[in-house]
Amino acid sequence: MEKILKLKTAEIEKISNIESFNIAISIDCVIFGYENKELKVLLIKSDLEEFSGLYSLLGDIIRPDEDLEEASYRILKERTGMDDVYLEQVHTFGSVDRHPSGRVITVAYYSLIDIKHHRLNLTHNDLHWHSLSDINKLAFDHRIILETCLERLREQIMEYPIVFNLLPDKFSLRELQELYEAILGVSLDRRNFRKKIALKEWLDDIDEMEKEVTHRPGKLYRVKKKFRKKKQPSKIGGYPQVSSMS
Amino acid sequence: MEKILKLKTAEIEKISNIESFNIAISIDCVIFGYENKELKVLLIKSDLEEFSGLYSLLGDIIRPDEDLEEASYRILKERTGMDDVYLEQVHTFGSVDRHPSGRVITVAYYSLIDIKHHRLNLTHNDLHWHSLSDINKLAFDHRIILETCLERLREQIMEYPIVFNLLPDKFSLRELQELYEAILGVSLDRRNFRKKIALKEWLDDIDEMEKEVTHRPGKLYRVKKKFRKKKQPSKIGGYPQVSSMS
DNA sequence: CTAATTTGTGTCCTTAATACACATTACTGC
DNA sequence: GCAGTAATGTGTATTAAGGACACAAATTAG
Repeated sequence: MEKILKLKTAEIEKISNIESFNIAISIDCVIFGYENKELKVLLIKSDLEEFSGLYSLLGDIIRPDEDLEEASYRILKERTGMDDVYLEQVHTFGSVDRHPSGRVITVAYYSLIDIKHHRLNLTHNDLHWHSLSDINKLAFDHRIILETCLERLREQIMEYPIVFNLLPDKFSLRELQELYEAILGVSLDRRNFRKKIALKEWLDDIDEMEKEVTHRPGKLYRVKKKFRKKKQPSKIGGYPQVSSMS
Repeated sequence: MEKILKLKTAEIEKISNIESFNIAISIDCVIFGYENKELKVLLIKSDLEEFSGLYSLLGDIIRPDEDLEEASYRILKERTGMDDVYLEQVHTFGSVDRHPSGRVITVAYYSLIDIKHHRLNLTHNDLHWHSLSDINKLAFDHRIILETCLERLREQIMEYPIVFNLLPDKFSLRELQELYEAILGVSLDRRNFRKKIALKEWLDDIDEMEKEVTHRPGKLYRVKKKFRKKKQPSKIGGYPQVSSMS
């Protein structure tokens, strides 16, 4: 995001004189991945002088002819090479002083992708996965954006079948539990966890076992076909669903 | 919102020629109220030709020197006269063609206010409360914005003590139950509802009874002081709270 | 073939959700 | 003032889910 902004600074200043319309809109994506029992985020080195040495989220200015979702998918596609990813809008951040080059309002999305996915190509320089525990200061207000998205992710994982976007196609219940533990930052009881997951009926037992593992192999599972879409419909909690308006 | 846009159409067209920056940002507020056992929304007649005869949400273009929250409060203050209101950001809508006058991305907030509040002054013409059940087509994409905000409201009312912003200071449990029923669009069992509310410990029994009611008066309650702020901190469901990172 | 590690499973207890009924209080109309 | 009406206020039994907890079976490593 900051790269393009830099190039356009002159233009921003030019239109700053036009009352009420010196505002740019960007998308910032919190791209989560999972590897080595750790939740990770894809970050890029900020090339803005004000933030030299800091990392920032992946983002870009929205183009005049693209919807918000389109822009988000474009950014993901450009940066990761993947285009069939889970993506969810979280919050819009618009403090007056959040961007040093001018007024930029940003719409934050989070995305869940499988780090090991074969299509994933991190060709851009200075684009790397960072463990959440290693992250300190980020450029702009990206730290609070990251925290907001993480919080949303934590709220959603027990309710909707989405974490499977972080795992390979087939996985064991142990891997799944380790993933939940990494996201929530807690350890879970194995028996209760399995009971809870079984109750949700999200998984198909595919009648295969783990291979190349140094102990008793576990069964492998796959998320049911009907949940293999990018976004789940929302529901209201506790009460039966009602038609939106009567 | 549309009013101001109309005045600025010339300017929008002027800056439309500047690549990547012909985008305006607005706030749209879904202002909920409650009266006669019905959930209502404050709407204004659209004065855009394209939407003649239709109603729209209250909104305005964001000014260069104000944050999103500031802008939302300003709109509420301008339209209702109230400034100590519950306000929550819900979603940002940015379809390319959502606004006939040009590219306008809007950040949707919902607000809960007490219709009977003494400071509430609806001075603007064509500004009225509409029952949700009476609402059909709205201007722009405001119908989907309204539905999205209603859905969010429904998700939150059992989790956070917010509906009290729709009620007068003192209220009976019957009034509270009727409000929940109006929002959720279902009828609830009285005993179970009271048990559930009691469990949450949101209310103080103020040792007063209903007056001027044509049947046996019920006890009056008031929301606890600590919940009388505009916005509640969020929490994650089911699991103990964890520090955000590390 | 023994040790070590990990899988896989069931029970008890507590808490929350739901279905359901009756006595009490206050006003209304006669 | 008394009977009827309408609303308040309350408790129990059942079911479902969450959380604590232990042991036998499978596999690899040596």
